[in-house]
Amino acid sequence: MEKNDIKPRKLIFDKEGLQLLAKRLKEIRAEKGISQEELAYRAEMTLSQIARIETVKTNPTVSTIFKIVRALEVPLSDLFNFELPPFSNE
Amino acid sequence: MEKNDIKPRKLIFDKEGLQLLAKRLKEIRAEKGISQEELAYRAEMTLSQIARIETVKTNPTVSTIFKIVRALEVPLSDLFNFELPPFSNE
DNA sequence: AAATATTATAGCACATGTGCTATAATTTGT
DNA sequence: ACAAATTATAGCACATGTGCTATAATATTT
Repeated sequence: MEKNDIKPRKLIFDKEGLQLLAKRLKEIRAEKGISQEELAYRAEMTLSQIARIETVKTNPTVSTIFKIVRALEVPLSDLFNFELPPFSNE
Repeated sequence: MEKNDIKPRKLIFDKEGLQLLAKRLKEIRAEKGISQEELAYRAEMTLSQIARIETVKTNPTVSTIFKIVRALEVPLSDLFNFELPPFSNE
């Protein structure tokens, strides 16, 4: 009989890296002294999405990051100013 | 009668920014002299996805960018070493 | 020019990002 | 301790990212 080969596609959620991004975002936001709500407003996105990013519940898209960076009025390389860990997909 | 209010959620595809990212990726990949296929292999992702990013057909996630950056053995801030245009959602 | 390598497209399926809305939990200020 | 502000969670719906596979288009080499 034919095998039921379930081929599991591996998508990735890079928790380690996303944690560093979240940390950096919180830092910058704190420096600027603006709330998640205010940032969401300025970036024209939802508070829930900002919160999801900061609590590492989601794997944001590059466009989303671009919006945030613009709203924070900070260079892109500033938000990404951290060292990526070697990678483990746990 | 009740109105058929279609409320159009606005998602964003930041073509301008993504074009710059694509350009930077191509540049780095060229410098390193590796093909899309080789990069895909090293990053453990598909050739099609690399191509989609370089031709601005997709809005990649941060985790995807992390994989690419690791495979290119280049700092994160290097891939993002460009100036974001002010933003237009055409 | 033919062969080979590289890049671009395409379509399907599944997983997930995000908007939207509401509520809960936590922190801050009085 | 209370009130107010801020942050975190949650669930639904829809759009889309990505793997997978195949093929087409283009560029490179011989």
